[in-house]
Amino acid sequence: MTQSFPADAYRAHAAMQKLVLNQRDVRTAVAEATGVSFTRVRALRRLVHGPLRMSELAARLGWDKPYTTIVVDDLEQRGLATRTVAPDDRRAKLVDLTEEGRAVAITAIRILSEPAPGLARLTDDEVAVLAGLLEKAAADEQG
Amino acid sequence: MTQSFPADAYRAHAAMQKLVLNQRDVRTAVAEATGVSFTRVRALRRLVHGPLRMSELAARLGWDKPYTTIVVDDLEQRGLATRTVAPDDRRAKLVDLTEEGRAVAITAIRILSEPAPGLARLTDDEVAVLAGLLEKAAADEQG
DNA sequence: CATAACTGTTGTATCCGTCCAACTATTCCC
DNA sequence: GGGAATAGTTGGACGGATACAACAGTTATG
Repeated sequence: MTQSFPADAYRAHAAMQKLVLNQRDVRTAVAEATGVSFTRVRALRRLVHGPLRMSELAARLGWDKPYTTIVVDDLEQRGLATRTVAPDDRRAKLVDLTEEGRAVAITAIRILSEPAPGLARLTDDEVAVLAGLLEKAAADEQG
Repeated sequence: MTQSFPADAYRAHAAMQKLVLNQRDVRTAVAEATGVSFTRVRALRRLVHGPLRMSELAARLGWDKPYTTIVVDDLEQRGLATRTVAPDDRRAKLVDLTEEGRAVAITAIRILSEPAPGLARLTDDEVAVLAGLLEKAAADEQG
């Protein structure tokens, strides 16, 4: 499993870490900007394309069901999400975002996708090359 | 502060996030491999180049002093660090790594610097270009 | 010397993120 | 219909990461 990388790969990786991690803890930034903890924001982001059942939400986030209940309870209390009984199965609940929840999700997504400031040091052509290479490397990696 | 980036910068940033963040939470990986929580590992890494005073350690890690005391207490109990009175000021304490502490720090550093697997999808030449561009972008960014 | 300034520690409190076991309501299937 | 499977909830527990206030010992300074 330990494949050997050329030294450049280590250099590249270190530089990426600086660029990505150094938005001084993105999680904290998102939490501060939204007033919602990063974990809750993860849930909001998953819901941004439409409602999900509790169990689906749990599965996609890698949480167990009780924890998902806690998180959704909290989102509901904050007015960011709603829970309704699924029309086709009364055991299941559909979790959906409120308008405000959607707004928070979008704010978070915007912050998270903001490029690292250091990229401004490159020319447009360089950025284009960089994007191409990185996308080749990141293909299939789950986001 | 919001500079406008070309679309490629967003693509590049997204790809970097996938590559860097997707080592399935590096923090968890490090914690599992070392048996020490990621926060404690941060302290160990700061000490790898020599002893520091409590206050310096606190400042560099952005912690308050009481919290630093707690962390160093723990490291000491685990046999990873030692605390000695500073020779020039008996109020101050110097925190230093034990052999084992150093070993844990090095393990952590090794894991953290391991390139993302996706980089194996690039040729050596591509990796070289990538490293060059990323280092230009990351220059001055603090690690 | 006396007081102020500094270093670290103790004690207390608070979120947050998670897990597990047990329970209720509902649906599925023989 | 009745037991088995499924969805979600409740309750309890725990570790981790921090913060703040108050205190003790040491040094610096007028």
